[in-house]
Parts: sequence; structure tokens; C-alpha cells
Amino acid sequence: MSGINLKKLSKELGLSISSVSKALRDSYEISAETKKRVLAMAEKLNYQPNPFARGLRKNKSTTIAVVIPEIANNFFALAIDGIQLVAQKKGYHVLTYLTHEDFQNEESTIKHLQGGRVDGVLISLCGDTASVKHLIDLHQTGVPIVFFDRVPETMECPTVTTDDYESGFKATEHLILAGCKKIAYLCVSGFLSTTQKRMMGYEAALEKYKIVFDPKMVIQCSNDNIANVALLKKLLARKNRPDGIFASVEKLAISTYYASNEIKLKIPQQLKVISFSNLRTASLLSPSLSTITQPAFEIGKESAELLFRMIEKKTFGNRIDKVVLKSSLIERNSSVKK
Amino acid sequence: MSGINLKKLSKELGLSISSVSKALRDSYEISAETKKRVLAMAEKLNYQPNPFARGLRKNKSTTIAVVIPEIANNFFALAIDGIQLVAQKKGYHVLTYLTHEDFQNEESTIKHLQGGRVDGVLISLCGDTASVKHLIDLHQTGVPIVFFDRVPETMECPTVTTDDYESGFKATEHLILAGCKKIAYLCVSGFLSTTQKRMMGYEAALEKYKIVFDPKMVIQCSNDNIANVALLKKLLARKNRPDGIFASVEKLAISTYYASNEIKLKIPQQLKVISFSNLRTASLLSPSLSTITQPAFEIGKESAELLFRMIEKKTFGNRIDKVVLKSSLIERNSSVKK
DNA sequence: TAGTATTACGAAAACGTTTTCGTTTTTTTT
DNA sequence: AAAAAAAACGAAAACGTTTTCGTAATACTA
Repeated sequence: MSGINLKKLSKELGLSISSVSKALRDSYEISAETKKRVLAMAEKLNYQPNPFARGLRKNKSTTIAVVIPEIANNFFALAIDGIQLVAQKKGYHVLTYLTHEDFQNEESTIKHLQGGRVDGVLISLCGDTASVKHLIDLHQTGVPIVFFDRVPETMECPTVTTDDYESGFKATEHLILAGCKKIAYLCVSGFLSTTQKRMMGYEAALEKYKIVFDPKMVIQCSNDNIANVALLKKLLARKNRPDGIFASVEKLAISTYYASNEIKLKIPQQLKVISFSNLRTASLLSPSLSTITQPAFEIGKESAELLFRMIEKKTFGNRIDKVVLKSSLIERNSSVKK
Repeated sequence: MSGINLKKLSKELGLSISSVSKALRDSYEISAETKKRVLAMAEKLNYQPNPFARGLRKNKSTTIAVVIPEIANNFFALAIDGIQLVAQKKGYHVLTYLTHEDFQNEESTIKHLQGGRVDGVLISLCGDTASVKHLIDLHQTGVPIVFFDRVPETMECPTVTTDDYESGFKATEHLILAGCKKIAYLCVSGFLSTTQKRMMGYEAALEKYKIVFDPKMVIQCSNDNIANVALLKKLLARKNRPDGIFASVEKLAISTYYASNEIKLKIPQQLKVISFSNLRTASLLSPSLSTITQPAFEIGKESAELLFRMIEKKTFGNRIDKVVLKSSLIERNSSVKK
């Protein structure tokens, strides 16, 4: 469709296809002045090599895939930003896929990646990923995979994560020190590595301060914001309601705010809140929201860099990197002691 | 790398390559039971066709490109969500590119798309796109392009936009009716179609209420949040400061909040604010933010659907669709009369 | 029964690169 | 001056599909 290919270029120049090809890749077999002629003509005719022909021949796509649960989410948007930065620098293209927290989606997406469409995959698992067989299959066809943030427990693989246990501990401790006696832990899926690690930190903090862990204070939410608000309203309206909320994802903190507003529960006087979040507006909320903020951009950047190291040095396939970055706790008014 | 291709499949089945290929595409030339055998074996060996070989042969990529200024932006994130929905349904792959409001980036990205890597392009122009030559070039190689939100003025092309003029008018009128006498218009780039249309609405509203248009009240901001806050602090601290702010993009409203907080300017008592925005937290801000909200998800969805109509019916290349969707004004406390 | 359709399959070309392996001409070496 | 080496290029295979065309074998027709 594009029209201009090596054959036409070579005809125009009175050279063979192979010579033109070599000239364009700066081969030593071609004289300097011929190279110049070829480059000039290629520029003039706006020649762009056909990526499919090249991909087929070289068995390389110069493309990576990013598979994430959702995009309308500050964390993932920032991570993609970091990934794109690295990919662009390397001259790679980025295919993005959204699973919408649906395992079927994730499975079929990964399966489609098996034909050699990409040279590597970056993935953050969806909430109900029960099995990782599809990922093992993909890995066995020789495609490097790096997991970020939400990683599998039952598979040896390179990962980039944050200090979820410590963050969960600190967030909970912070609420306790602010005076909370009954802290609820809000999460989206019990399967996720992040959910579990953060909860372990939560439990450890409770234990340290001799607060008995109550399984009923672990609240499983869904992806439906409206349903979550309704669920939280019920939770917060009941007699022995929690006096502290630790939300493991941003949107649950927002839903908590909505729910509290609706039932006239005052934050932080009657309920203290802290949440994992990358909101730029956290400090502008009413009240400003205390957050655990993950270095989302850096996570994306590190993941991509790790992936490219794997793509470029296929030989060193025997080491498995595990990068752990630190999140930061930022205290604001939603959890202030008073 | 993937290992399993038509040749191996056919060897395994005792058939020719062409027969296996035809069986997989459900050709009438192949008997029903042979098809079953082939399908079963393909399933068993987990055969995935090589996308490069197919793309080369059929001159088709089943891939589209999305080119946007930034991703960490609710509007674009939601638009991508809509695009992905449609693309996935069609079995297409989505390449995303970020220009970071840099024209050089946009230009080289578009140029790289010329080799046939994609069957169509969705783009929202970057802030300083001066020329559209690169896009005309791409279009001339036969690649359909749909512009959304930020569209070119000097090029006949299919677009999906919102009623920017009307929205600009309504937002300004709203501030005037709330008592504002001196309204500043905040924008990121003077070149953008959105910036201009919204400003025309702004000017028209001023004129309707006999307020003289002051060019100094049009504030050109940058992409640097910190610089923007500094700029706005200066603007809001000066003697004849504006008493109303109409921000044409979300992040400028946030910067306005930051700036106002720093110089202790009370919203809405001393300064009223309204902004284009897709923030889920708009109603939770202090004070809650009045917004013009664009149907971002639908914009993405409509754009993608339009693009696929163009991709599928190449013959009807003579019509140029222009879809216009409506934004909605939501009054909140940041602009309340008092 | 001879001729014609139909069915089911295979051979081979083509898509646009890259790359290996000649081949010719020129330059260098002894 | 003869032999060897280097420089500059071309021919052709290969990557894995799809598709056109050819060709057997079987079924149908008159």
C-alpha cells in the first residue's frame, strides 16, 4: 500500500536490491559514495522498510506488549508512561491490552501473543488470575516476561514490585497511632500478591499493638464503583463500624469518601482514612487524603529496562531479577489525630 | 522462535501446507473431516499463525495506532478505554504512542507508521503541531486517519470532537452569572483547535454580557505543573487579579487550586473556578470543582468505530464524517454565587 | 460407456526483507 | 609480472503465510 519498497528504490538507483538493503544498513560491503546516493534517494522517496517483511526475516518484532487490568487508573497510566519512555528510546513499539480484571481476557490475550508478535511482555495480573499456565506456555516459547506490581506467587519470574508488606504495616500503624481501634482493610481481590502482602503487613501491625485481627474487617470489594459505595455505606452505618479505613487501592478510598459523605460521617473525626494512591488531587480533597504513594512511573521504567535487558541478552537467561522499590507514606488530614 | 508453524503442522498431519492453511481458514476446498483433524491438531500443538508472515502476504496488520499527547490524563485514559473496547471486539491490536506535546515526536512517530505497520491511525494532536504535512503524507499512502478532540484546522479529515464553542460559552456565562467581572481563560497551547473554539465561546459570552475582552486575561500555560503554579500565583496575587478562572484543561484547574491555597485566596468567595475535567474526585475537592465534562469514553469509542468503518469499506473514501458529541456542565461549589 | 462436474487436495508463486555466497574488478604483495 | 587479497556489487535463498492454479479421483449426466 505504501508503494515504495526496496525493489523500486533499487530500480531508481540502478542497483540491485541487496546492495540497496546493505547500503541502508551501513554495510562495509558498500562504498561510501554509493551509500550516500542510496540514503539520499531513500530520503527523497520517503522510503520506510516494511515491518512485516523485516519481522518475518529477522524473527524479531521490535515490539513489546503491556498487559494491564485497566488504564483509567493513575497508577497504571503512570506506569505506562515510564514504559513508553524506555521503549521509545530503544526504538520499540508498544502494544497495550486491557484485561478489565477478567481472567478470560488475560488468557486469550496472552495466547494471541504466542505467534511472535512481540519480543517481550510486561504484565500486571488481573484480579482473578487463578492459574498461570498461559504465562508459562508463553514463556516456554521463548518470550521474556516481566511482571510488575501484581505478580504471580507460584511462578519463578522476574518482577518489579514495591515494599507492600512494609507499606501495609506502616499504614496500619499510622492509623493505630492516630487512635484507631477498629481498622477495616479494603481490597479488590484476594488472589492478588499486592492484596496479600499488604494484608500481612496490616495483620502484623495489629499484632504489634495487641489488636485482635477480625476477619470481618477485611472487606472484599468489586470493580463496580456504585456497588462499592453501597457496600461501604452499609459497613460504615452499622453499630460497631470501623473507625479506620485502610484502602489497598485508590478507587476504594474515593468510594469511602462518597459513602461517608452520604451518611454524614466525618473524616477524620469519626473515621480515619489512608489509602494507596497516585492522585495528584490527594492534598486538595476535603479532607486531604493520607496516602501510600507508589513510584508508579519508576516501576514502569524499571520493568521496561529489565525486560530489555532480557530481550537483548538472551544468553543470560539463568538469572531472575526481583526489583523492589519503596513507596512513601504521606500523612494528611484524613488520618490526623484529634 | 515460537517453533510451531504450518510446515510442522502439515508434516504431523501428513497433509500439504496449503491444505492445512485452507483448513484453518475454513475453506470450501477442504472436506469436513479433514478440517476437524487439522483443527484438533492445531489446538493440540497450540499453533498460532505468524502475524508477520500473514501481514506480509495479505498486506494487512490487524493493528491500529493511537497517538496522544499524554496518558496520565483522565481524558485520554478514558478515550483509550473506549478505543480498546472497540478494537478488541474487532480482533485488532492497539499500538499506543505518546508525543508528550512535542511536535518532533509526533512527526517521527507518524513517519514510522508509513511502512504499513498499521491499518489505521487515531490521533489527538500535540500542542505545538504547526504543520500537518506528516499527516497528509501518511494519509496519501492509504492509511485512514481519524482525529479526535484536538483536530487540525487546515486539513479535510474525519473528526470526533465535542461542542467546544458551546461549552466555552456556557462555562463563561456560568461564571458571569455567578458574579464574576474579570474572567481569566487558562490554556496550554494557542494552536489547538480545542483551545481556540473554547476561547471563541468565552469571547462570545463576554460580549453578550457587555464585558470587554482583555487579551491579558488569556493565560498561556505550559506542561510544567510547577511553573504553572508559579505563574498562577503571580496572576492571582496582582492588584487587579481575575475573580473567575475558566480552565480549558483539568491540570490547570488543579494548579489553580494549589496556587490559591498557597496565597490564601478563598474559592469560591474570592475566586470562582470552572474547568474542563474528567476527575472522579471533582465533587470531593475542597471546594468541589465545577466542571465541563467531556464524554471521553464515548469519544474514544466513536472514533474507533469511525476508523473501522473506513478500514473496512475502503471504497467509500469519498465521504468525510464529523462527529460532535456534547459535554455537560456540572455546577459545584467552586463557582457558586455567594 | 464416454464425457462432464464435482470434490479434495498439492505445487508453487508471491509478499518485502536480510543474508549468504558467489563474481568481477581493482589493489596490494612478493 | 604473477599471485594473492581486498573492495564493491549481484543472484538467490529464506522467513511463514495466503492464494492461484493444476490435477487426480470420484460422482454425476446423457
